[in-house]
Amino acid sequence: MAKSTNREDHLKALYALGERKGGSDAWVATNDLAAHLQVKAPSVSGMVQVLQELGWAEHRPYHGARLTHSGRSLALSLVRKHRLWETFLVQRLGFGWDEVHDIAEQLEHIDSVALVQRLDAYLDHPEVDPHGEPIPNAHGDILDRRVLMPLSELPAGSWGQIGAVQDDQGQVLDQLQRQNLGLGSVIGPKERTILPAEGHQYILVTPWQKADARPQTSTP
Amino acid sequence: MAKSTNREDHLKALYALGERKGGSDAWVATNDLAAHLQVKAPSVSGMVQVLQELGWAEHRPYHGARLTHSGRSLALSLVRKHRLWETFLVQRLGFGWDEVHDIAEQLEHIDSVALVQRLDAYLDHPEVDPHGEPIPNAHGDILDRRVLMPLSELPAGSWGQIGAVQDDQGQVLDQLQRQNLGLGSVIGPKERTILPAEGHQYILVTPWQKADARPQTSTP
DNA sequence: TGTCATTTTTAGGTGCGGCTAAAAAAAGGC
DNA sequence: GCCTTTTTTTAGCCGCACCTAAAAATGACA
Repeated sequence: MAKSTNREDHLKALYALGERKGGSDAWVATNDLAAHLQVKAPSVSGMVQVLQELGWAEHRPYHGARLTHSGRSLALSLVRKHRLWETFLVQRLGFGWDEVHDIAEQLEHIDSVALVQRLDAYLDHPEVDPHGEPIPNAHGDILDRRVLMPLSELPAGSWGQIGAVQDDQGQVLDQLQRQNLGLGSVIGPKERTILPAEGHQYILVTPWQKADARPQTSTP
Repeated sequence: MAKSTNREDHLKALYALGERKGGSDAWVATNDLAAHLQVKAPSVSGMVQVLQELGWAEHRPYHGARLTHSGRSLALSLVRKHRLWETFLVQRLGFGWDEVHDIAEQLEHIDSVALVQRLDAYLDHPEVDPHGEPIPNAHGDILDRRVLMPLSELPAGSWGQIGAVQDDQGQVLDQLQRQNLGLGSVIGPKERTILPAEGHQYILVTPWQKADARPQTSTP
């Protein structure tokens, strides 16, 4: 009755969609989980039942599901592994930031506490992954003091600096790279029109006062 | 009808037992596969059928199974991945040589050609893994000119130098480490009596003339 | 408030990878 | 060379993770 790739995938999806919906007490719809996991709704229904029996999720029929405390903790350890592996792939093996998501998706299921510990130390305990996403520490805490908002919510006409990009949005990563934009790049009205609007919600920026605008390196 | 962890495990077992039995044309008994995979015989019967249908193995009922050319090639790429990962775990992450087998057993199933290529380069194209076993190159060729024989077959009274130790024999690795013996260590009659006889078949040595015997570093 | 569209769950089926029990083939002893 | 023991396969069953089709609950709106 232990881990399994499938259970882990559902946990992670539940966590990710819950966060996107505004935090730990948000209910996530079965359908959204199904869409995210590329699976039909009945499959999710079944797995959510299982997660509930394992004490990892709470399920209110016809309403949605959300993680319990222990479920959240497991999900965070998966996120931690995913982001550590991405960091390894980019920093040590020289992969591009748009190439690592799928590989990390496999690596995150490797089951070895010692491996994660040593990998973390080998990478010098990184705080963010190559996409700017914070890496939870061994206790599952995310220490991220940055204030980030989706580019889509940045007031028109104002500027921002890219702080993170969702790592599972290959297309967006690609578009940024093609424009020579990356973490730390400054986004103004010009850049905003260049980047397809569908991607704006996945680009997280620190809002800037217009006066702050100044030249900035922009190579990813 | 592609890869699967289970199929890959059977391929690797078939390769390993075939080698142990004397090479590519050796037939491997269903029962031996079952014992090696920690599974019952009927499960193996079923999977061997599947491997045959995939063109990866040949099966003569009540006689045994052996790999085809393409099956062997797949098995060698798994061995390659396994040994590269073990090398990474020991050389870069600082694991002990007795700790890495189970982790590599998981890592070897990660599916990414680019990852293997980059890992190989990152490790400077190693030729042997931390247990002295040769690492097949990207074409599946093993270039290993060493002449090794199991310690159990070394004539009594003569000496040898440890060239490799089977990585899945945790107990043997442990015993060697406890005696401060490792790759390159010289084994004489004294060492032989110290090491439990059951393990001798898994320790591969280069036979030495008695005159060759001289002091030698022996830390693993 | 009743009806209708949408979402979600239940019911029932498939393939995979394992199992046990029983049948069939091979191997060994006398 | 037959008979017994061992090995291997076949038969039939179970759990997991998916599916489709049908039923049930929700909620939106006239």
